[in-house]
Amino acid sequence: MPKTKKTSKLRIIFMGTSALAEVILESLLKEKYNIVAVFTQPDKKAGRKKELKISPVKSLARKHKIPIFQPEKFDEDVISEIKKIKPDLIIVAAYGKILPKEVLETPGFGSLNVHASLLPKFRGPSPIQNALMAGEQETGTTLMLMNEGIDTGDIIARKKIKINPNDTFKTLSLELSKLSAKFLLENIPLWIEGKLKRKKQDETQATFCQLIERNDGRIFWNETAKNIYNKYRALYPWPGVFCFWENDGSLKRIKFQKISLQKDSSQDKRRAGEVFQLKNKIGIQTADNAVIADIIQLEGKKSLAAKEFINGHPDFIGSVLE
RNA sequence: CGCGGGGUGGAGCAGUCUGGCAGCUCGUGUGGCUCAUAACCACAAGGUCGGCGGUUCAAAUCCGUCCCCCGCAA
Repeated sequence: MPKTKKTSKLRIIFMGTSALAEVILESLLKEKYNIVAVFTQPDKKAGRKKELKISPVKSLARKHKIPIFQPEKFDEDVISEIKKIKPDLIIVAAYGKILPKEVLETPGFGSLNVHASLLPKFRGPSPIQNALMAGEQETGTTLMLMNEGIDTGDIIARKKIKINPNDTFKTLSLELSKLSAKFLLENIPLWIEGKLKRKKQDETQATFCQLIERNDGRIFWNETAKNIYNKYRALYPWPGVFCFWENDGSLKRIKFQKISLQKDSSQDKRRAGEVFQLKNKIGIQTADNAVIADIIQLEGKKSLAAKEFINGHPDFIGSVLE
């Protein structure tokens, strides 16, 4: 569906923060949509020296000289500011803030949300990670008309894709970003022309997922190899998976930048978390099979291929991880 | 001023506290063994110990300063 003259005149407010939001904003700009304002999360202090971190959406908006708003809260002032902009449509993608009803109802064509899951499954933040962690075989992107709940609005369009068994968050989120952007562009004109029907979400199928935090990357070796691998896929490259290794009497954090699954033919009985040599690789025992540690990073050190890590830490083999 | 770890032949590490011959595993090269090998044996090459300054008869090691890398936290 080509963009009509009507859609290019639409006054659109875009709200988003993450990399997915960036891809979507970029494609809207590329198609010459009239983005009159961009809302994104306030800058946060980040990094080792508490430097101010600017969201990718913000720098993109800045580049295109679009007015940027970074409210902490949607109070009266912000709401009246939005009304003054007179938007015809609000598009929200991974923004990270809940919008009051008054804002949602300001634009004549409503407020659309792009969500990277097959709603009503995986409502809430981090839908991509949670789909991977759950070992889902398919996911997708959903366009919905926002209401006051979190991802509970009526669905106007949905598209599925398959999840590759070796997909990580990195590969899947990239794919979903592109898909979501393309899908949104296809459907905006249809929505404007009233060709899309609203469909209520099936509440009995709804699941809600939490925001991913660093500590979610903790590996528990009494889980199955498949679950551990799924966790790695979901959390690569951020925040990554880790556990602890007792070395020289101190407990050190150890991250796994890459792990893989491999059938372990040996019949030795091992404890969960025990490190052993499997041919020329490093295996770690789980509740059932072993996982292979391919790239390892000890706290304070750079990440290393398993073979190099062993050169400097031969006592790693035989130790039991926590 | 958020907390912490680190920089040592090509790679990964020990040595620093307590100053005194530059060490380990791996890689590389040469030779040997082998039907053969990511195997094994022997030998060898390869270092401004992150930079600068200070203390000392003597500094990888102690003091000062700067640069770079990383983990946590946010």
